[in-house]
Amino acid sequence: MQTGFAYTKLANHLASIAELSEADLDLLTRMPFTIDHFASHETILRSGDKSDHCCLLLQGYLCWRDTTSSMGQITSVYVPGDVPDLPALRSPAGANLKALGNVVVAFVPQWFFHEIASLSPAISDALALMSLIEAASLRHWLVNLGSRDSLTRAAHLFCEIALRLRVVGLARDFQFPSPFTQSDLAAACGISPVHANRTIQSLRRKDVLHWQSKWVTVTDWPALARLARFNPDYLHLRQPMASSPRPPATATSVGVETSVQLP
Amino acid sequence: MQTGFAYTKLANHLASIAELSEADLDLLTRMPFTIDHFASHETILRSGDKSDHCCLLLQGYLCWRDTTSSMGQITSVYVPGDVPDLPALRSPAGANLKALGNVVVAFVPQWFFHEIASLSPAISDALALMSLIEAASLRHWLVNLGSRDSLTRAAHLFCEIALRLRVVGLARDFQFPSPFTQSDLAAACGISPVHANRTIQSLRRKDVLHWQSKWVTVTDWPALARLARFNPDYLHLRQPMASSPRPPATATSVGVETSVQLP
DNA sequence: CGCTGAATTGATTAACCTCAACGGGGGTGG
DNA sequence: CCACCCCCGTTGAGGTTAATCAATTCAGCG
Repeated sequence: MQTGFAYTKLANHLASIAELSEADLDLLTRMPFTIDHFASHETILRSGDKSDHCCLLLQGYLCWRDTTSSMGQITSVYVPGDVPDLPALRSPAGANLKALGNVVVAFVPQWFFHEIASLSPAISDALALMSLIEAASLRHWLVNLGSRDSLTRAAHLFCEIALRLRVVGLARDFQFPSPFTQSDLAAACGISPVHANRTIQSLRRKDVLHWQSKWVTVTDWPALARLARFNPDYLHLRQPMASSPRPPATATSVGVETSVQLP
Repeated sequence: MQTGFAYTKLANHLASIAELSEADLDLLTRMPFTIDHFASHETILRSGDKSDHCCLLLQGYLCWRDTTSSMGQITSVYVPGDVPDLPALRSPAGANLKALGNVVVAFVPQWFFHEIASLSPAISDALALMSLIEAASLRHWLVNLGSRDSLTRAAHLFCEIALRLRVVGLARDFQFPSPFTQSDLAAACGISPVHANRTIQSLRRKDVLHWQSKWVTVTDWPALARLARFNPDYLHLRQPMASSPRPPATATSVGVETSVQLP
């Protein structure tokens, strides 16, 4: 793990949603933190816990996992650069923050975020925008669970993860690690593990996505995005990737690659 | 409509989640606003609209309604005292703010909320808490759609509405207007209108709730809460109502009434 | 009185769940 | 090194929930 690793993750994330100056980035470098590791399905933050630290995800995936439902519904998934518990004084009632696969996190004192927000309007805006995006994400997920079938849900989940990874400079080739179990996917999509299995198989058969040995390869992004009815507007990205839900019929969409310029 | 009507609605709401001083309440009385009326299913705020005003709901119900799904998924429902678009610089992508039944709203300039937040830490906290509650609500609703059947979903919706109404001094007798159509209920619960009808009938047959001529009467709150697996913690109320999901077997729960003290 | 949107009902079909069983891979202890 | 085990993925069969289609009733309203 190289120097400034934690700083870079956060900076990449913030820069993806707001315009930051050199001075802003400089503020971030003063971030105090301690690094910790967790194994898959370990609990980082338990329901109702209070903490004066926030959890900056550096590597792997985290999720909020409901404790009241028998299946343990997953309500959000996070990628490196995210801060799942940023705005919360306490963790959401009835939900645990859990690791999906092995993860590396940085615990950052909460006052640091208040401080940089008070020192830089741009950063303050970016942090506020993070909360908005979180809420928009939840709304979007709600629409998925409420009105779409399992194939669409799963496809949408992979679309969102792929895009959010790309935004922070990961998964450039549409390949990314997926240490989730199929039961994890089921818990996120609100379906049974058995049906999750059959859904994955269907995606494989359609040749849009392959999930083997804890690694996902999106083989046909436009098709996947179309299948998922994926529209990335809700992520409020500064440089949105073409979703190509309906590419011109005369040409297969190859614009996806070229329309993306990551820092 | 009496003097201070709009002010009272907001004050009641804020007081239900935070401790406000006389000085705090005094700040609220200076709220500038203009009142407007909308008929059922009219759109108050269209997807992507920008506005320098927030929408304080005074009477009736509002909801965010998704525009991308054919069924028009409802992602949140609001009761008098709520400010659906408080934290947003713009309305959520792909969602319209719509009236459920006839409504009265007060449009309040956004700067007013920034101002009172900067003048009073208690109000600032209360407003922040509103956002947290909003997110918690979305998470909770997500769990419903992801892991519970239609009967539970519908029951939960009525539980939440009933409780939120009571918190702002309405529906004290567990009766409240429900100008929703059954299709609205369906859109909120992520089920078909036909199935919504059968779900309501089931609730009626179980004798927990009656919905007739645009009016709902909860006839057996403990049973309804149990059916809905309703736990009001996520609403972060200062004086939570007993949810009585599992009342002592020796006594039917009558504590519901007595445990609530509204201003 | 007829019109219109909403509520209701029945019948059929599709999506998904549950139960149950089996196979493979990676760890662990002998 | 092998035997064992456990978790995970996979498959099949049967049952349940809810969607869809279509028709009928009902209520408010000009």
